[in-house]
Amino acid sequence: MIHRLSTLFVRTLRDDPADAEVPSHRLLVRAGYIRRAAPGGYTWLPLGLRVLHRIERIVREEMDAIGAQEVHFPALLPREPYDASGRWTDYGPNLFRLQDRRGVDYLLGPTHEEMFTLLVKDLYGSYKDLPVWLYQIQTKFRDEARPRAGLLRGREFVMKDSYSFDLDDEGLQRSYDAHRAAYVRLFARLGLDVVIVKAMSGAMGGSASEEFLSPCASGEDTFVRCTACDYRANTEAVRIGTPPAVDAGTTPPARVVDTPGTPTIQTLVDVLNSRDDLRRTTGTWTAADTLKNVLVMLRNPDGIRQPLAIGVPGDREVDMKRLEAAVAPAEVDAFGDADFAARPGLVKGYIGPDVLGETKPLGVRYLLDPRVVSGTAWVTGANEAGRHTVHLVSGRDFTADGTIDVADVRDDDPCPSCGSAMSIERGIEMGHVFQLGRKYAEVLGLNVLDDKGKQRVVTMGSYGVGVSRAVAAIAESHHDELGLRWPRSVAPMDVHVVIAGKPGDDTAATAGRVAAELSDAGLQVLLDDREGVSPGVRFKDAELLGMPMIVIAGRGVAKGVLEVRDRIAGTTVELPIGDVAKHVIACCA
RNA sequence: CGGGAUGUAGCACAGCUUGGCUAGUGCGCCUGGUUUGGGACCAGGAGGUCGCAGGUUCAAAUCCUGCCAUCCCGACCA
Repeated sequence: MIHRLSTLFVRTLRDDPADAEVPSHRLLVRAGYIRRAAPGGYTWLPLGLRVLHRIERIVREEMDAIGAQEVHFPALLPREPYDASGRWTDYGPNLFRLQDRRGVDYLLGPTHEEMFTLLVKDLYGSYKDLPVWLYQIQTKFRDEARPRAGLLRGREFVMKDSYSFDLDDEGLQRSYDAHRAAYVRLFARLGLDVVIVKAMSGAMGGSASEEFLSPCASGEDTFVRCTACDYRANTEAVRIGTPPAVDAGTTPPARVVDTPGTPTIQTLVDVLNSRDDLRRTTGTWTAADTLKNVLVMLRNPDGIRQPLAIGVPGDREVDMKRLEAAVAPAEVDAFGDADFAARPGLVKGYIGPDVLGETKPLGVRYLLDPRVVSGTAWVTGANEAGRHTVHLVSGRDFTADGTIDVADVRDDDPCPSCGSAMSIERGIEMGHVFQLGRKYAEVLGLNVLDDKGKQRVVTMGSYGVGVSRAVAAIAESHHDELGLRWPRSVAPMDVHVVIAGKPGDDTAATAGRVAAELSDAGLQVLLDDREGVSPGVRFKDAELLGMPMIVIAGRGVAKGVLEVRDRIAGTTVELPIGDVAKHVIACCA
């Protein structure tokens, strides 16, 4: 089919929109693929919608290929199922809630576990019905506190979510593996390089969980990648190993020293190094020699708050994302002045292990970073303003209630799997597969009879793909300084034909004939037939719009040739007019 | 929710400090003409609740107060 630029509903912008920061947002708006309609909500213009539809189609094909079946739920959902799962409240402020004219509660679906579970419960009751895999491509709604980066994080977005239902763990594993493999194929077809990382299953419950991340500076997820082995993990899911215990035999006895004015690690290290009586034979004191005890308040889903102390080496911070993930479903609040006031035994800036632990009078749970192994010696607070304890040895002088691995992860930290250096990178979360288990089936009563006639709770898997986000992610990884560069599999048109001659010459007629030839071969052709537009504008627009092939009918027509550019490879060739269609069709095959 | 910035035509911005004639510039759009291989030129036009509300003043885009919205950073986030 031939689509004429003179009538296509699109307007390209010469300037970048001021509110667009990341390349995909900038280019998709400039090239006329999307327009912002609401905070976190975008209108799909014809070109953008074509890309979205092509992505949806590839997702459908890959889901159908593994035997999943498509269904479609309403976006407007009743409250009851979400009450049953607890998510009417647990989902918090991110859930769009609304009421009908009678005051009955509804929500706009942020994800559909409950609805799928109830649908299967409604229709199936026997182990013979399983396994079954269902999916939908739906608009999801989440009241994001801060939508950003155009399509990358919106309040309304298109997602493919599928769910597997199995009788037992072996079945779930097969379902999981099938979806994971389908995702590998699917993202390859979309032209997205993805890294599969270990992920936290988080508040969703369940066990095995992996994310498909598209590496990109604009991404919001941080992950580690081992430079030697194949270990990859979301930073939230990284588990550092526990170093072997150390022999503390030569460490002097612990002693309390006056360190006035040292409420922070840096001031403490400076004072330690300025004191002759504390001089070390092994070099100067560093932040890594100190033990920092960080206090937070945990808020459980039932609303009860309890304090937690975390001991980490002084050169590291507690990573709040990792902490949140580690203590879920409890939430983390700051340890405020009121909390200090309620516990006079805790001296801000000088907290030490002596007063920490569930068995101590204050009853503050105390967990240590795994690096604080038995036998290691530390400088830490003495629980009095202006005083610290040196040579305090873990296991000899203090113990804790356990360990917690929530210190920040850094470039060159050792890989938990092989010990080599890891690098930290960012990525866009494109897909997430995980074994949900029986959480939803249990609370919503999804049981089937097994071959012994006994009721069995079904086990589920949940698998998501960000479809509208994929448009942005592909734009992020496929563009250059001139504009977009769509992979052939998702490009809105196969070829862009530019008329670059003078009015009255035969470039327009030639371009029209070639366009017709391409169209007859089944290609989608964008023909720039605008009048009174200079060649420079046509070239700029062709590059901005980003079709994978550009055919130019210009001054070469007089010599019987057209210019054919491959936008992806960046190459340009001149071909006899009669050979152009054959060449382009071959490239698009 | 905290910090910062910004709201003036479809887009990008100036004007605000120091209040004052009909609110400007570039791009885009319309009409006519000249152009046509890298975002052309000339002439003429259309398009504005200057974010909203209140206040100060003879007079407010400009000063004051409140609110709203957007963007960035953080917090939060299947």
